[in-house]
This record gives sequence, C-alpha cells and structure tokens, in this order.
Amino acid sequence: MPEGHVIHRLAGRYADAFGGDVVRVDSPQGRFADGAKRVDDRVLTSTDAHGKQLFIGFGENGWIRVHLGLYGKVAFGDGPPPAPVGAIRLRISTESAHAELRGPTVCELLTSTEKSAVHDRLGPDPLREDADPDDGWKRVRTSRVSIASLLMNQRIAAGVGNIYRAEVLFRQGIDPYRLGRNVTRDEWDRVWGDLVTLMRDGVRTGRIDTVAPQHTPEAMNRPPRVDDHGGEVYVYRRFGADCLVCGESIRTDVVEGRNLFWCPGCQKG
DNA sequence: TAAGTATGTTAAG
DNA sequence: TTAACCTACTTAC
Repeated sequence: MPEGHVIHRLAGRYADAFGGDVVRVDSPQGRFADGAKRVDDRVLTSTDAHGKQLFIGFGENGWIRVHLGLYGKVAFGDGPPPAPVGAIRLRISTESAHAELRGPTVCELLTSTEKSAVHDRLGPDPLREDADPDDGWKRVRTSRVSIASLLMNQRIAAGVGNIYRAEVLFRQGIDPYRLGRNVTRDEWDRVWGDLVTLMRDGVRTGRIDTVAPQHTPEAMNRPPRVDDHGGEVYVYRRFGADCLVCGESIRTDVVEGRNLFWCPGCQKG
C-alpha cells in the first residue's frame, strides 16, 4: 500500500535485482500476458519513478508502467521463482532473483512517447531531482480549493498520499480547510521542504515516520503512535484520540474521498 | 463464510 | 458525487 516513497524504493529494488540482466517476464495470472511476452528474455535496462508511477525499462522494447493503486504489492525473493501462489500479474526473474507483482491498478507496456505523456500529467515529485516546487505553488496560490484537497492532486505534489497529507499539515500547523489562495509562499515552502525530508526518510526506511530525530519540532516532545502500517505518526488514523502535542481530540472527515485526520488545536487558521 | 479494511485512480451518472 | 476495480488479510458472525 503505497505512497511515493514506496514506489521510489521499488524502482531501486528492481534496478538492484535485475539491472543490466536478461530477465524472464511473464504473467502467471494472465492479465499482462501479451505485454510480458514482448519484453521476455530482454535486458532490463533501467527503472524510473515519478509520484506513484513505477517504470521498468527494456531499452528499445519499451517500458512497463506499474501503478499499485490501493492494494498492489511486490514481493522480492532470491533464486529462481517458486510455483505461483495467488494472482501474480507480473513476474520478473533470473536464476538469482525474482519479483512478483500482485493487485496493481495498472500494469501495461508503454512506448517512450507514452511514458513521456504520463510524466507530463504529473506535477513535481519531492523525491525527484528535477522537481520544481514552483510548479505546484502556481496552482496552489490561486486555488479556491482547500489545501487538504490540493495535496491529493498529483499535479501539485506527485507521490503525496493520504498519510503524508495528514502528517505534513499537522507538522506545519496548517488548518486542512484553509484555501490554497490563503496559503502563504513561506508556508508552501515549508510544506514542500518537509515533504522532501519525510519522503526521503520513507525511501530509506520503507515506512512513514513523521518524527525522525533530525527534524522533530521541539513541540513534539512525546512519542508518536505506531500505526498499523508500521510507521510512527501523530494524526493519521488517530481519530478520537488525544493529540500527542496539545491534548485535543483528533478529528476526521472525508476530503477528496479519503479519510483526513487533523488536530483542531495544533492546526488553526 | 461473510464483511470490512487499506498509503489510489478512473469512469459513469 | 458515487461506484467500480485490483488483492490479501483481519475481524465478525
């Protein structure tokens, strides 16, 4: 279950396991059988990640685009692949390693032109070197939509999902219902900078911790809750519990179809 | 055994 | 705005 950090991590894992190798590609479940056939026994040349999109490159033969959606998962293992268990959409393997993809929203083979079109409809990704936060700010500064809605928009900050949305707004003390046009440039810069820090940590650790020691705000002097996803968070899924900083009761609402969590005490105005 | 849940997106109404 | 979709796992009955 993935926000951008998971996807960038996967790009690294695929590259480490298979980069430069001739790989077997198939689709035991069958739904990617045609695409798999076209890159089977080819060299896996490179990988790329932009927001929640993962790209696995096969040189002139194109790119596999994967979007995990809500449920998608990849399981890596050493050695040749075992007999398939469950619905494996995409399996990549050599004699020394294998990777099994289950449950993605998207798994398709693209040309490089089609891949470019995907990049074009995504905004800056805090995890990419080429990201320009001004591209997101241009949309935020004039928007009559709430910042909580805007942070779900992949054209504004690609890779941000429901946990990062809730936690970054909490850390920056911003009311999630504040309209984009009422967010200051300084606040946006701080939100962006915090996303860069948090998401880089996420790539390194494989989970979302909002309290890594090097950037813990002084006010956050109590330990966060360990969420079921394995990360340590302050507001995500803590509905009804006391805020770990100010003690007020954490609230929840559905915004952009997703459960938003925030602290009415820490996030005013 | 059935229902509910999940870090997401798209298409139909 | 709502429903549909991809899968596996947990909880309720």
